[in-house]
Amino acid sequence: MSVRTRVAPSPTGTPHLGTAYIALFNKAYAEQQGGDFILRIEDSDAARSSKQSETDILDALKWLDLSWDEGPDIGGSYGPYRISERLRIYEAHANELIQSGGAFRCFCSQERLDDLRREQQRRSETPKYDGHCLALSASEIQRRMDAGESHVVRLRVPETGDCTFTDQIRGEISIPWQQIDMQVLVKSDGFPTYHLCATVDDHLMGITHILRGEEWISSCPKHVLIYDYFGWQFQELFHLPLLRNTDQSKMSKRKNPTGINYYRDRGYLPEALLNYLATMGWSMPDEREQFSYAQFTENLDLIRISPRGPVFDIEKLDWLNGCYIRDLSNDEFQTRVVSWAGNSERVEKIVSMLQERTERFDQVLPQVEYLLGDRKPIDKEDLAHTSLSEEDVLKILDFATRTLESASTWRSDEIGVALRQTAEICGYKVRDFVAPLFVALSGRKVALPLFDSIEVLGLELTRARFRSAIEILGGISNKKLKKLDKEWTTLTQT
RNA sequence: GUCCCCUUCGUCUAGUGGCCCAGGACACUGGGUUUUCAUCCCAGCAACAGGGGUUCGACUCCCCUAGGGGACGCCA
Repeated sequence: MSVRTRVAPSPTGTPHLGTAYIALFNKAYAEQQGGDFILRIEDSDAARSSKQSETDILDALKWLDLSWDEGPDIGGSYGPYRISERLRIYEAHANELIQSGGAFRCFCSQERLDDLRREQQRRSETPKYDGHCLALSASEIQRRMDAGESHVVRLRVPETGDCTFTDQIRGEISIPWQQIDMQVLVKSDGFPTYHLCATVDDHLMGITHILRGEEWISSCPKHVLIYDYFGWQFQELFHLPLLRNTDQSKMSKRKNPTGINYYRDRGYLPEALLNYLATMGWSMPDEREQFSYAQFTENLDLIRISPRGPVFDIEKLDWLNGCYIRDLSNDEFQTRVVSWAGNSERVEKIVSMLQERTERFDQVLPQVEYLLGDRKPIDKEDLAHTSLSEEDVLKILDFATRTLESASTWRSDEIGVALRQTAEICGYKVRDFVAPLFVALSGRKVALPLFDSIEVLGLELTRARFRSAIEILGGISNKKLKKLDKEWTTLTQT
């Protein structure tokens, strides 16, 4: 049987490094084995998924040269490759599970579930469904369905014993069934959840090896169970370690640039980034650290993946990227710098605000220095403001980041509207509110218009600069963060 | 809190019972080359989490403890 692997990102945000990391290993392994690598879009959460995000993710993977043999854009013989286009398949499978007793309908109200959860937490138990609707008779279920009562479909989970499965990297893993919740497989709106989609699709798409993030280990029993109920052959499992922040926690955008586009926009070479990702949890047999994708594919041995979560070290990535850049011929270097800097979309945006501020061409570069180059170093004093306390400045930087993260369209006018609104609801004058943002973004007191600059720099770079400014002010403690979370929720709800 | 996973220099890692008083790389420090800087070269710093076993012998196998991480959603 030919090897088939997949990566299944959910289009709910900007392209993530973790997706690239997982995609890299999946693709390389499939290629090495003469198999196929599949891209599937996991858009089962209709509310959070967006077409834009999907496009961005596909583009980012293409930038890294992580192309796929089958996917939503190019099709393939196991399609469609978007969850949202396969709803009938899941419906049929959910019904089959209900028939066979592997799943059941649950009519419990949100209130009952909330109460249950609270009670279980109070008793320090793992919160999970108590099986209330398991006791419903067939006629009762039929009556409530006929009455149009809203309900979900849940997975039936054994009450005793352990679920044992093998992770090829870690060995045998046993998890007590007691720990496993009776997972919702079909939501009350009729949409399937991840667990149903992923298992059904992996089987139907003939996936033979699953390489995914370690965070999925604890939901393996659910998947094992679904496969058992259907009588399907389970795939070989490989759980790759989670990329970590410097403090060892799971890599997150709050502490690290996690967006693929951040690395693209700062001028990392895709082959260098890929090479670096390949050294996370894995090493060449001869310990060579600089190697091409082809060499990686040739030497990859999944068993040699280390289960230990590696810290993503930007300093080492910088070194490696430097190696790649110096290896370029002069011609290649020129071509690549120009295509990076001269990204026509970006240049167009810059030109419009630059021209009216220019008397001689030698004034052009100094003005755009912070847009094309790194921001100048700043310190606490630069961020200080006469009518704002340090606390205010921190809050402004944090709330501005949140505002931008929830922006639906990335255009300067809309960014402006959104930021002004945030300033207003927080009770700041717009002029005061934008002052720290100006410094954080440009490293200067005088710069090109703020909202346009933000548009040009993009979310990833902007966020990184705001975050760095926050760090310069001493950072935001967990306690403070919780307070800000709360305040933000209150402010944005009203 | 419960369950699961993990544990070699600050960081990425080599190491599958003797080749290891632990090797490489990044970072850092010192020196050399260079009109400066960078590159490059050389040198240095620095780790087997702790405690018990098993064994002639343990970084490697087993157990316990500690620490770190993850999961516990009608998110994925």
